[in-house]
Amino acid sequence: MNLITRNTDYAIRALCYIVKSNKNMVSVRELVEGLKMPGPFLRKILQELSRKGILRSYKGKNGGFVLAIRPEKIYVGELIEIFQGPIKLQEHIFRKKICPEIKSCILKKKIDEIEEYTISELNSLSISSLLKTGRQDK
Amino acid sequence: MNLITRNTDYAIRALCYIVKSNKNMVSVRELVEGLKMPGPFLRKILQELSRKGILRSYKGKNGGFVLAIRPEKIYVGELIEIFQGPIKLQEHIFRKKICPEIKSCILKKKIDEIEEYTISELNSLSISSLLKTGRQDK
DNA sequence: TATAAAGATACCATACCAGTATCATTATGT
DNA sequence: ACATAATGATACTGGTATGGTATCTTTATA
Ligand code: FES
Ligand code: FES
Repeated sequence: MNLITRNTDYAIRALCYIVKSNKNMVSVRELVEGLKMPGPFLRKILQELSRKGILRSYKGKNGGFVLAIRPEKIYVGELIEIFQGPIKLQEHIFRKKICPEIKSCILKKKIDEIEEYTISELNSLSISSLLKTGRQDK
Repeated sequence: MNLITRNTDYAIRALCYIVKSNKNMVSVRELVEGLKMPGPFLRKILQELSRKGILRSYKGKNGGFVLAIRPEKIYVGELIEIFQGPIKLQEHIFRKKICPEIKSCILKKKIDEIEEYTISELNSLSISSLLKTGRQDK
């Protein structure tokens, strides 16, 4: 099980890199070299962050990406939502069909409780706090 | 995302049914009728519970399954482990490859924290407590 | 005006999930 | 004895999501 998928993970790491770089423009090329990620995939990810207003992009030679909002205002929960949709520990969907017993499901209460805790933790975890407390050194 | 997959879910519901039935033997046939689950799939699930010592099975005519241990001693966390392996919110595995940066991953601390809470909640949630507090009525 | 960047989209391989399908074994009722 | 009704074991399968590629277009700069 992966609460965080690869694209979200790459997004987080790329954002951290951009913050730490202290440059006013970072290109995909530079990120690929610094973070060893597959270029085209990372590009798709950054484009999405651009569409969602997390990054601001500049086309053309010497172009690249810049943070559009401050890192204290970018939350991991938000990034997960962008790439994976609303955070849910249990979708109650199997094979495209929703559980018919969801109204009487005896598991739902406890799962909802865990889910609520999880969401609140992720929604209060910002990129800047990751950089402060994290083991970002190699 | 599904913290609980369909086989685990069916297993839990079947166990609850067996407890509530108060019979000393329940067959797959009866469970299928009572719970509207696909027969062969449920059979595979109950066989696994048998192998793992949760149920005791009896072959032959009038055969079926009986609880092998008391419902207070059967925990949801344990059932998840049986059908899905060790509970993890983040496997750090994508495409069969483990994250190379796991040693320096800035996300790991927080995820581990959420994971620990989740596991402890699931490991203390028994079948009997589900039956007591749950909305098991239709 | 060549170049180097991002934007947009279509495509693809693999793994996993939720099952089926079969055949073998074992106990029971008549 | 033997048909029947149950579980045991295991192989197979279709659909979907994930983690990517591959291409082509657009835009800015030196
Ligand atoms: S797990 Fe979906 S209704 Fe219980
Ligand atoms: S998510 Fe796996 S190492 Fe960070």
